[in-house]
Amino acid sequence: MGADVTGPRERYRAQVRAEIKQRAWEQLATTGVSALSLKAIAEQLGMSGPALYRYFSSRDELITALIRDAYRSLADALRTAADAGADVAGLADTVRAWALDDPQRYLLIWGTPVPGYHAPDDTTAISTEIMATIVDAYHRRDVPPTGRRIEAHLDGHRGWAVDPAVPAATLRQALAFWTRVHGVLSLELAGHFAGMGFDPALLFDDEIDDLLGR
Amino acid sequence: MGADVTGPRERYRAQVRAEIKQRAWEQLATTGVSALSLKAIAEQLGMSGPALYRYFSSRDELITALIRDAYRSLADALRTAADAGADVAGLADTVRAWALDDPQRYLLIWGTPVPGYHAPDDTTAISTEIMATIVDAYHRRDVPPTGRRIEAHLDGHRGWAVDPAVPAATLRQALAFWTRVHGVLSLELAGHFAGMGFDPALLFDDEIDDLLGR
DNA sequence: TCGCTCTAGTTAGAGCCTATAACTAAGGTG
DNA sequence: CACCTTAGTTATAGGCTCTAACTAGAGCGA
Repeated sequence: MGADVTGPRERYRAQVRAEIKQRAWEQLATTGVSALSLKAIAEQLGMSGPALYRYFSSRDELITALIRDAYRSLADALRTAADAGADVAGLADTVRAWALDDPQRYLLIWGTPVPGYHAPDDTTAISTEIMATIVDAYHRRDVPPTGRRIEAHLDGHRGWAVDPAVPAATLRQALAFWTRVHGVLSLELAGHFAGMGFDPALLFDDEIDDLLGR
Repeated sequence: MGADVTGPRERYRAQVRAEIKQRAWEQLATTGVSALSLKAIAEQLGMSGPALYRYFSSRDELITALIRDAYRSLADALRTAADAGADVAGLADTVRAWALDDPQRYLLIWGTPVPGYHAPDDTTAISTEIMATIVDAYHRRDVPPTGRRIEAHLDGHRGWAVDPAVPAATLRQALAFWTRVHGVLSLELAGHFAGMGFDPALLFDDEIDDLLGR
């Protein structure tokens, strides 16, 4: 069922769109999103400028597609790791490996946003899925309540938690996981540790250890 | 001494440069750095495009000046707070207030960098000064060693620490301060908590509490 | 197989930007 | 008071995104 009977037109279209995105990722990795040039991509594909607009109606739409794919890729990586039995520390390593694999891809979704840009609903849905994977991993650990102020607050503001049975203490841990992982990774990827001499991997591991009460 | 005997030419020049930066900050706050337009600034000042190049030789040089000023502003804010007796928690609040006061200013220095852009030496010097202020605040708390793996590592890689008498345990705490504060703040400023419903301020405070062993 | 239609590509160009070159005019300086 | 330095000008090159108008060919139904 639903075996979308794509004619050759549709098939070709999808292929060219994929090729455009491929080139876009290559450019992104070296120049960053701000210097992403549709014209340059078109020329690399042997077509001239405006032809690309048949496939993406604007630069923003291409970037949105890239953002969507990046979210999807991270969500899949985490889901795969979790299904393979990864615990919280394993998920942290998964995120780090995913980030180092393509720093600009990480920064594209978690870095500085363009003011005024509003992410489409489906990307925020994937973002929720990512958080759910992390929450699940903590839920399996059975986090005890601590009576911290934020736990009471989160009990009243848990709209983002998919599973209503998850205790607030677990939600707090998931948030801390997210912010700490991002804190180390984003500074590392942005090069702020360069020249300081220490190994960011050790700092990352140390933060994760702390997060797990080790 | 050294009362630079600026003639009227120099004085006027400095004033115009300041006015350009002022307009640049206004633009930055609304459009972000990627959309910063020299031409638009020039027109706001009633001069036409190329005139601005008398004051900043390129867009990059203007942005570099803004980055320098932003680092300076944050370093001063922290120094002032520390001199007024602020402890680690107080410094954290100072950073947060500074960030919320102008989110784009925070993201300009701590957000996604342009690949290939290399910060001039004096800004990294200010960055070191910022870290020194944080390290000092922890040093006053007398952090006990924990025997964690990263402490041994930091003992061998402490080039960035200004004061050689500071123990590695303190350096580790300062790094954790930096990454955790940045982790929460950057996600908050980037709008990733929007729509989740909870109050980022409580999460921030909770992370700081945790950092202080509370 | 034929012919229609749809669409992927083209070039031309508007309008934005950064940046340089050549020139003008006015102010500071000796 | 004359000179010269410099802040500003316009013109222009060259980059970008994106629209408009057109062309040619590939897919589709009869």
